[in-house]
Amino acid sequence: MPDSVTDLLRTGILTGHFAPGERLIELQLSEHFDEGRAAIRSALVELEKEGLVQREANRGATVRRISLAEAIQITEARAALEGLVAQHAARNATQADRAGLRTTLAEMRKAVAKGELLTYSNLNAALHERLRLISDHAVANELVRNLRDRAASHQYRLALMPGRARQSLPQHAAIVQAVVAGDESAAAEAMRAHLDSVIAVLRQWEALG
Amino acid sequence: MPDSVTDLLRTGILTGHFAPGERLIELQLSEHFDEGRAAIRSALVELEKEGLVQREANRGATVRRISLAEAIQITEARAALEGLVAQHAARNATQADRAGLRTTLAEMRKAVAKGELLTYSNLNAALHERLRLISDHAVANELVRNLRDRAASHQYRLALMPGRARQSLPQHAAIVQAVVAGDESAAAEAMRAHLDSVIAVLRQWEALG
DNA sequence: GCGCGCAGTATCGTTGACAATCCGGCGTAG
DNA sequence: CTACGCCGGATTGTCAACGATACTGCGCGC
Repeated sequence: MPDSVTDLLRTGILTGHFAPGERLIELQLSEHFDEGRAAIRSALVELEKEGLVQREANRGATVRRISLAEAIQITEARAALEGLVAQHAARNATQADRAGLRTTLAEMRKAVAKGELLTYSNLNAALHERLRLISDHAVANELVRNLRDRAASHQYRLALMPGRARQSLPQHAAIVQAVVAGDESAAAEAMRAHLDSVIAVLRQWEALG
Repeated sequence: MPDSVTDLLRTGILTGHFAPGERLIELQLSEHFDEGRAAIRSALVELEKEGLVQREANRGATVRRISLAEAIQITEARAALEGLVAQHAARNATQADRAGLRTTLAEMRKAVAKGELLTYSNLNAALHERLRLISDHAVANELVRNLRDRAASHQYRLALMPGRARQSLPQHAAIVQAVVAGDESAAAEAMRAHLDSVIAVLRQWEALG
């Protein structure tokens, strides 16, 4: 079974329960999660590999701060890999998959029309998740999941940005259309374009300081 | 300092000193490397995250076997990410970088002409490495390094394939040309094409059984 | 007043021992 | 002869204590 301690700590970091820069002290966490120090240690090693935690020899671990510049790099890598995912999704999608994608897209349209940002954000995540499932590309999926986690804090700001949903909806539509049509290169291209627009926003923020 | 034990074990696996499927017993490794069991344990956790080691609860660790199918997925992911690397290299390359790339390419030509396979293979690695350095893309670099390690055993067979060097030389030339010209999309495309040809070979092997 | 060294404390890193778990072999019953 | 259960060895997982290291604040000399 997957290390539950690692998962607990990870979600703790992703939900902001442990803030960026916060020190992660083994003994404290050990009490907090009611687990041995060894388990905590192991979790910290794992999360360091995932890029969520920073560890320095004899100086302990902290929640890693992700700069905007790094978030851009992460999203660039995600764009490349999710392009691959979309490509494979276009290759593998069954009829049922296609129908599912279309209904998800329809729901997204509705959410935008009603101005339900949170619903849209969830559907957004669901769409990407569905594509990853369809793609059946374990290696890319694993990497994307990790990259997504790493940039999660910055993505969060983006989802609540006014007008963002309306802007990204046609991009999602293009992705779904290409996948449904089974056009691999168009699917990859559409996905990359979508994430490039995310990067554009991040760059704007970066310029603003 | 970076965990030397992890590095030692990793190179041990990559060089074949520890064969795929071989059991990695903590106490044995502990003696072998003259390190405490805790250090070994930590290294195993890290290498599991890197995909080089497989660990099952209460059943110990083994050197992970990478199937041909997985090697293909890994190389696909590498193609996507190295495309990004090449793109950034084209963006960032200084005059000195360009000169360096050209001389490396010239040496590769010479090696092919002389039929020096090993030299070619080393130059090949050097070229990719150089591009990664120029790209200055920490996130992609880290991921590529990992993917490269994971598929190392299969890449090895490929380097020694007769006629392979002659086939890949023009691909490398195209990459260098695009990077030197500062053409980002062409560089990405050329790199992807190069790795796609690697994938094609892997698929051939897969078909052969 | 200011830099320097020094002890104190917090925390990590390591070790050794022990408990828990799994695998393989063996005996036994059917 | 086969299936089942049990036992012993091998190995991992956990724990508590100890040693090592780095930061903190304080006193001391200048």
